[in-house]
Amino acid sequence: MSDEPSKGRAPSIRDVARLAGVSHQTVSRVLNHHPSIRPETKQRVLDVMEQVQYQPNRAARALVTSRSHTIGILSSQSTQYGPASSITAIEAAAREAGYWVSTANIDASDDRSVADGLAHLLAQGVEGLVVIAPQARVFDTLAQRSIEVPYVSLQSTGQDPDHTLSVDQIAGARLATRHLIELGHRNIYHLTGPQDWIEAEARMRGFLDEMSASDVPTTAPILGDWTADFGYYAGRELLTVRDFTAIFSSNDQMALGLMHAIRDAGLEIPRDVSIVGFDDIPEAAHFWPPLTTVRQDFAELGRRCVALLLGGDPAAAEHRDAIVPELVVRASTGRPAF
Amino acid sequence: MSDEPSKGRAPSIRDVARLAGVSHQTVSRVLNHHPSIRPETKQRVLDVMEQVQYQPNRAARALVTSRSHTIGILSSQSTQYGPASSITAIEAAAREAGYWVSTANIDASDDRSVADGLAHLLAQGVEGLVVIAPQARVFDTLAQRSIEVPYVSLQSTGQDPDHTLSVDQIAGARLATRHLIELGHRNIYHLTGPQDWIEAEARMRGFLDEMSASDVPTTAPILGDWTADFGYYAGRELLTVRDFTAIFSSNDQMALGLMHAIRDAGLEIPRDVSIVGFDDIPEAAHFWPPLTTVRQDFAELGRRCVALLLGGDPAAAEHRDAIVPELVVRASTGRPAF
DNA sequence: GCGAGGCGTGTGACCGTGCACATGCCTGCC
DNA sequence: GGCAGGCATGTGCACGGTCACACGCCTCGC
Repeated sequence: MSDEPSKGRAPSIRDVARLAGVSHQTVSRVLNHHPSIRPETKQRVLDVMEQVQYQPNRAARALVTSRSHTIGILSSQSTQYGPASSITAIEAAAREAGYWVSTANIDASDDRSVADGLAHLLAQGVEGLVVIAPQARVFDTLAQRSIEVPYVSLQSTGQDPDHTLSVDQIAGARLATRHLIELGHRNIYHLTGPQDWIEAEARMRGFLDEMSASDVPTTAPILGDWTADFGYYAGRELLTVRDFTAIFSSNDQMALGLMHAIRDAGLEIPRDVSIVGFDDIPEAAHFWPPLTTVRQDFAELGRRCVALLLGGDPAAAEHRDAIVPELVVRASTGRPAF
Repeated sequence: MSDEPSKGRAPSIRDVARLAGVSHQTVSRVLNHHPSIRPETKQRVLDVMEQVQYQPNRAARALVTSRSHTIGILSSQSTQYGPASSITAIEAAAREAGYWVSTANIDASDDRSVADGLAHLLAQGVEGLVVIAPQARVFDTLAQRSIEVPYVSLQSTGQDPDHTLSVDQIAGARLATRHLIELGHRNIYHLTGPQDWIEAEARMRGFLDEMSASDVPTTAPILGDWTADFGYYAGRELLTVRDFTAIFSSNDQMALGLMHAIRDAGLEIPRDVSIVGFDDIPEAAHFWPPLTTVRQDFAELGRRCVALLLGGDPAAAEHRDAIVPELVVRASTGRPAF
């Protein structure tokens, strides 16, 4: 009567095999959808599995196949909308493909933290790595450790194209800049992200490219740090000069801070100053005034990322193209006053 | 001279043992900091490990110890600031404790998605589970599956206190409401989160408690969905009535949308309407006007969460107390005009 | 002087799964 | 009729660790 010894451990394929009256190998074959199994045998095994609530042991499987079925995400700034959206999409796509996702959040300004996070993920035996910490220094660390697993870096246009997937930052920045120029602005400042962010640099390049293509003289970009706080601070500094009619901020948060500072100074947007952001976070439409910005499809980025990592090479080529961002014109931009 | 066979596989403890001239068990002891090892033996083993770049195989260890050293996070809305901050903190604390973190993002409004995500994590053999999807229905699903592993739910005040860790939402909501009442407001609306969010309900209860404690008549709360878009929509609807002088929004995003709608109607904040939010997202200080809101320490929540999950029971008691939120008064609230 | 006990180390089994190979049976072809 | 070949299934080992136990040596106490 004692069908099931159940010595405290979860049932294994051998337990299932015994109860189903087959060998453990047959159970294994059922699990792996081997073609040569008689339907009735298969059904018997499946019934027993259901009955004893059999769960394959991931560790055992990983041990024998040397495959962890895990993707690692090395991410900084994962509280921000962009990275968070991509992570969500990556996780969903990976799960659908039967993969697990393990994350390591790092402080990208600290080499030690980067190395630790990376070591942590590699120690786990991840089969693929997604890096969402597009700082140049992270790449140096990656290069040093001569990564054995395939990896993709998100949002790092221009660096090592084999391992990069990104929204075309340069094109996006040019869209934003052209929009301002077409409105008639000639004195345009650019507020960049942190200096070592590849993404920030690409947006800056796009800005500069478009400015020079249109023969508009440029001023030196201002180095920011992505935060609304910095945008506010930078805005206050800029307003002591006031030799501009528009500012292109390389993300929406800094644009928010900028607008705050501009209003504090008694100026109106866009009458006195036009502002363009970047990212189109969900709140941007409700800023005051609603922000003109560049939309990036972060979720699509995440999905392609997994496809690239797990898929065969043929699919890769198709997914490798940079995603084209889109300008969303709202109320924070207009023609310059005079 | 061929020190190292290196048959394609990574070196195992047996490889290390051979090169160090000891048994594999001695290597294992070095790995596990067993006290009875002669320092010179230990050093020899460590040297070889360094030399061959030995990495313990996690799967093998997990197999024999039946311990995955992994914590699972089941999360919805993980693109939002609050959950994302907690996740980051959880990951950091877990990593420090030698644990890995695996995430599953779910659509909490879809029972199937919840069950899938949960099954995914459990199939991995997680040793602890953090649920950051504080909808009542998620708890039903959890209860149905009779979870074997310890789990903690974030932000779900009042539900099953043994498995809950949260910022005291009721206290926070009372702070916000009292602030408005003390300013002289008597006609106050409350914009809640989605109906089945426990968090939203707690904030609503805090609002109602404080209103009745102060003998202020209340109107029925308006059911929202956390988004700025909804806040805007709700604001427009509310303004057709205009029988209020203040609104307490149960998060910052909806407050942003509200302010957008109010300004669109030609009203001024806080002269015509006072607004209070909840969360204190980093952008709130730069809204127009800067938002009065209730600050929650999400990171602390994440840290305590891991302590509770991994730590022994003694520590648990101390960490179990709800974290007390803090009112941050900025410029979106003032005395009513009337 | 001898037994107890601790220290440092080694031996072999075992965890749950997949793989290589073996086996028996049935079918079909020359 | 004999043999090739495919199907359905079984046997034993390997994966890389840990655990239980054993062993030899040395120290210490009576």
